[in-house]
Amino acid sequence: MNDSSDTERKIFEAATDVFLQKGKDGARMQEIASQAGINQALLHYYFRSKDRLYETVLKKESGKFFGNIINAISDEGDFKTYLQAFIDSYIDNIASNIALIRFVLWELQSGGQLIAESIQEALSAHGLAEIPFIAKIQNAIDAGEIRPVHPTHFIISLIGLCVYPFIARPLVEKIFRIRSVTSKKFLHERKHEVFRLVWEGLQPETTPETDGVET
Amino acid sequence: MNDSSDTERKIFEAATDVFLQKGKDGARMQEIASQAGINQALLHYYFRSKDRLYETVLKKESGKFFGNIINAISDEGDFKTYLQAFIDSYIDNIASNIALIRFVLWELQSGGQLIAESIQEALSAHGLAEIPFIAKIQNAIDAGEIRPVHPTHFIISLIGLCVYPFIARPLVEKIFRIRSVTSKKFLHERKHEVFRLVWEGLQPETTPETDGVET
DNA sequence: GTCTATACATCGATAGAC
DNA sequence: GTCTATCGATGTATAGAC
Repeated sequence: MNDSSDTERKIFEAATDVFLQKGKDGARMQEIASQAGINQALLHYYFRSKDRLYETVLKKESGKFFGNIINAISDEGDFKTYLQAFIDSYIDNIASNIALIRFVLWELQSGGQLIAESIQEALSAHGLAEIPFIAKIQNAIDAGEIRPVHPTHFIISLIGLCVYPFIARPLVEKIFRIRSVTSKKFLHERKHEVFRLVWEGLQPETTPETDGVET
Repeated sequence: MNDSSDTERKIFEAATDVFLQKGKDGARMQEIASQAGINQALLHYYFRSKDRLYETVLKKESGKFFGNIINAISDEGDFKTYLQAFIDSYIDNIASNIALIRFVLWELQSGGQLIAESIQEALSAHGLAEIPFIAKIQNAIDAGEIRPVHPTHFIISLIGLCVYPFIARPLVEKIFRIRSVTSKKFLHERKHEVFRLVWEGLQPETTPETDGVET
């Protein structure tokens, strides 16, 4: 009944499931085989080794994720609109791919080579050589839409603000007593609070006493 | 030459080293034994199993870390001073305990029970029932020092801003071409940019067109 | 307390029949 | 292409001598 491509697909889906849930070290080839409804030998027939299977799954999934992020954000409109769209789509994408976070974190702990490649490839696929946000920030500064700010630090900040609640999910839920970081309520609040904080933080200075704080 | 407490200490130090570097799954009991200058049997003599050894190490290290954070921040002064002190000490603490991040991340991926307990214990040890920042924010709002802001979201944001560059270290260094996130230059820039963004973001509104952005 | 030697379990990978 | 059976390596844990 099953032709080869169907079996390969089933293996790939099962592997994605198990790897996302257990990580590379925690995942067991037997579990992947069982979930795919086949045996271990067939796993090695299609994918040479656990390493190769893992790498295939990882690249596919993270590529999809970063591709989504890039796709979701139109380049048009003013900076404020762009910023809001970025925050909304980044948070939504993470919330609906919550399992992918483990993946990325695991990879980051071992150097992040594969993730970095995924991002570069996702950019290339859209004909981009760099994160488009960087230029967008610089333009907004030049146009006087926002105050001068360090573009690299700003985008690191923005991504951190969006992704951190999901990285630290157990702490956020236990210590700060959030029912669920993927609930509609929390997601809506989060988007609003992040945008508000950042947008206000980008306005030209109006409080003279904030000058010269550096020590 | 070695009495029992000395051996136990050597094992513990070796275990800390190896666990921090390789994580729980990646760590090998043999490697810990070698580094401690003893054999595997003695490991199990002092600590019943790998799980128990891991748990002991993790609790000690994360307890130290969160204790440091709490200690570093004096409760005195106005909110602005407090905020600056929080950011500075959080970033410095992380930068000088960079290996601990893997620890925490690994634990978070498996539910974060131990980390949550560590935080609670560190708070209790200082006679606190809650993160002190929460009340501090509320007071600052009531006193008109800052605009009304969701306290929980704000502190999540603040911690995310401080810790994210180190979590995503390989990406930050590769994609954004930062030489090293632990360099004095980066740390100084980071503290400055985070404080600036957040402090400006907390000022009472001055730009009327930012009203009603919610959709 | 500390050692050597080894039991016992797990897992990835492969050989070989169909 | 798919299966069963098994190999070989690795890793935790323990038995037993000193």
